[in-house]
Amino acid sequence: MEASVKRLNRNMTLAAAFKMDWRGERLDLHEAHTLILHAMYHTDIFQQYGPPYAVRTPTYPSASGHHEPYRYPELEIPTSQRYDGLFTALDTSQRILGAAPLTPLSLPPGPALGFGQPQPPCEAPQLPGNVKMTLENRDLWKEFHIIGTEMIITKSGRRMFPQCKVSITGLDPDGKYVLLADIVPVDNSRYKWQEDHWEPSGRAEPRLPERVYIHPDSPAPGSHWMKQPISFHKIKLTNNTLDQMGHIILHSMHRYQPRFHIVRAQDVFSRRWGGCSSFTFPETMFLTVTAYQNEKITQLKIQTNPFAKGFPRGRTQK
DNA sequence: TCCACTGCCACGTTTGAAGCGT
DNA sequence: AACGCTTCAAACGTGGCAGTGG
Repeated sequence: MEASVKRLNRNMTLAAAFKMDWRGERLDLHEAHTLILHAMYHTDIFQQYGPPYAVRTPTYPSASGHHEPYRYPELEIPTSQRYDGLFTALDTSQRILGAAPLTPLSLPPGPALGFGQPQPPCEAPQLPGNVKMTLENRDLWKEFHIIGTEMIITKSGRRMFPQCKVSITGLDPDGKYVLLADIVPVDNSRYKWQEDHWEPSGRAEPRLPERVYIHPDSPAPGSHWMKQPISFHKIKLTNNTLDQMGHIILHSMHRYQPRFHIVRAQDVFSRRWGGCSSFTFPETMFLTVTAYQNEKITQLKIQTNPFAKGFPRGRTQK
């Protein structure tokens, strides 16, 4: 992969990528997406080709709407009731609600994780402040969040539930946009389940290569993105560090936060980015597991996920 | 011994092709 | 021929559970 990225020319267009015979293998759309995103997020590999792509962790002015860590007053419950015992060891600075934007830059530095490396400011201008993103199935996410969302990760890849589903307003109906999602670690701790709550248990595993999910409709005009909610339900999570399927690779027993990015561009390979905005929703934070630890989460998943209807309540009792 | 992880299983949902009628 | 509806089987997405291995 790295060798391929090095060969990636900055002037490549989507059409060129399809035509290009890469080491004897014709790229399909997914492979091309993976490659370009790899390039965008690994500017160190890519610097020999000049200034990096504009899309990477942008700066987040607090008042511009460029990045919005949404705050929901109704979620501001007393600390003693928060998360029903989840993450009790966290200090107040780690609170989810109203927390600083969840970017690698805002995370604690740690050589093993590759945090704290200086990143040049985003070259692309911000999207207008009236570009807004809302979480569609927010109530469901909140239900899970209050208990402490767990996401199963498997070798072959597991879908997220609840799904990531968002609505967007304020885009230029005729402008073309690319929608991206990625998942970043929240902190540098590993966690373990202690009877009825999660607590930190040592340092996090070394950070894995960040993969980005590009919504398959990308690129599409603003009118397309705004006419109906956008679902990222096809995102799959895996703990297989050698995954070849393009799934998002995560460590088990770690906390993560999904992020969503809107980039104005003619295509995913375009050099000209007309602006970008990133959004996070605190209630979508989750903890990765290979088997559910909190029985309340298991029951809520069975209760709310249509695909889990084959598991009546009695069958899941431990 | 503990516990994170894996592979298989049974079950329900989703999807799409095939068949049929209008 | 085109369209819409129904049926049905295959594919897919689930959590449970027993076994494995560090």
